[in-house]
Amino acid sequence: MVGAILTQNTAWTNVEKAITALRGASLLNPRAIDRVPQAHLAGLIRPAGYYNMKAERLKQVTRFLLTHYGGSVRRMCRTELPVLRGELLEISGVGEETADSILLYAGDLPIFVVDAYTRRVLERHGLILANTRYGEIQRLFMTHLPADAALFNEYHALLVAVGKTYCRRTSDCDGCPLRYDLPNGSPLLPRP
DNA sequence: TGCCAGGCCGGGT
DNA sequence: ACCCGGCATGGC
Repeated sequence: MVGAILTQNTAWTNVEKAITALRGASLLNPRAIDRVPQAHLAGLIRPAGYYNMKAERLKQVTRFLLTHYGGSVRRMCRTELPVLRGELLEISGVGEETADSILLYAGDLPIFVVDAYTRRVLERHGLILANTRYGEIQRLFMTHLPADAALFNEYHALLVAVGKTYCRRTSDCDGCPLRYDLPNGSPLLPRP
């Protein structure tokens, strides 16, 4: 859950530094995060960027977990998925991607995470338009795959891996192993 | 040296 | 319902 907050618009390598600092300070549990002064928390997660906002958000998520589920992720994940998703989205600092990341990666619940890489890769292949909504992209995966957390986890990891290598900027398409040309008139192509 | 990274919020149209 | 500025460090 900490990782889901810290990685917001931030490279994971920077998140790792912050998490290492938190672990070193024995702050990777809800009680400790709840107790520690927000300014001190901010200092520790400095490498992850946006450290003041993220310290606030870690406090918010921690407070939610403590007050609603006694600080137990296990207990939290017994709640029905759509209900829990709604609860997470109520937290200030938790949007759709962060909520779904928590559900999938922390909770092992079958929900597909849509991020910038997912969007870019699909867009490059003409499978979605630039303004396609989060929920619509998510449905695209979830209506065509079995609801399996391990599968969603792996699928998303592969999209990120391919995206990092071949789909960062427009010119990075060169050499992409997934590259292909859609036939003229394909319904998958964006309309001119 | 500048540009950008696995978002989200709040205020303005 | 969209659009935008702000938030911030580290790596290439």
